[in-house]
Amino acid sequence: MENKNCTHKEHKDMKKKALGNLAAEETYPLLSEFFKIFGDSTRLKIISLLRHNTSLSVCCISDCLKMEQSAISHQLKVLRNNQIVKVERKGKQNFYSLSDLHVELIYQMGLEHILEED
Amino acid sequence: MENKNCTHKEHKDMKKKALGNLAAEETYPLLSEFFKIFGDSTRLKIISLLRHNTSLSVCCISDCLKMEQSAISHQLKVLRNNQIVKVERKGKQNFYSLSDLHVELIYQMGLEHILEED
DNA sequence: ATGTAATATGAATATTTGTTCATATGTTCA
DNA sequence: TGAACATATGAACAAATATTCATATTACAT
Repeated sequence: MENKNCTHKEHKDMKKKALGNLAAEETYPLLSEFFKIFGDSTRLKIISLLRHNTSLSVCCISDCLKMEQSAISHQLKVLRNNQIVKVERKGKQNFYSLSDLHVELIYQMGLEHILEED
Repeated sequence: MENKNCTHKEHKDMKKKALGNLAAEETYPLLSEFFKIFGDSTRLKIISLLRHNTSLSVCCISDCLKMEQSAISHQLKVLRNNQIVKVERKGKQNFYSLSDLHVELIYQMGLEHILEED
């Protein structure tokens, strides 16, 4: 685990600088959990559908994505638990919408990133 | 799969609007793969260490993170394959650095998001 | 050439995660 | 109250993934 070269003066300095770039230990599980939400096609599609102030029922989402209602419900739960979407009940239906502008921005940045690839 | 309520006029309109928000089908696997990279604590820590133009050897990274060299190497491979980091060999050592400013921005946005939570 | 340090990689394993199936819950309307 | 619709949820299963261990590769020094 401990390497010889890491005892060199120059190396020690780099290490110090790098360690300064690190956030608090608890930050990383939280941050990775957050990004994991975007790491699934189905969830990204749901987020995509709900952009621009769109509010949709569960069955409409499953209709648009041609996926089972159950699969959508499970993913909506993940999004709900992470405050990515909010729900409003109207009669028998549950309407979902994005609860945070940040989310739309991050989605957009990711999209730009993969589109501008060489 | 197909729901009764989705045949209503109002519902059809919403569906049409929502479908307009969707990107091309091929986009989502690419986008989710990209975000998946950020969905792991170890990779986030590596990215974190390499911020602000920091260039580090593998052993230095494993040293900083107190993790096995092998685990770090495997994750660096993922980051390399996705053009998140670039390598430069200096003698026996491989120095890694971030290869894309975009990555640092996205990391930063995620960080701000989880920090500004209520 | 040989030994040693630095890194990479393949296989194995444990864990996480997305979807399906079956079923439960909640709402409306007759 | 009961029937039908909309949604949620638990269990089971399959697929993906992170880490470890053992070993291969590469570069340097003696």
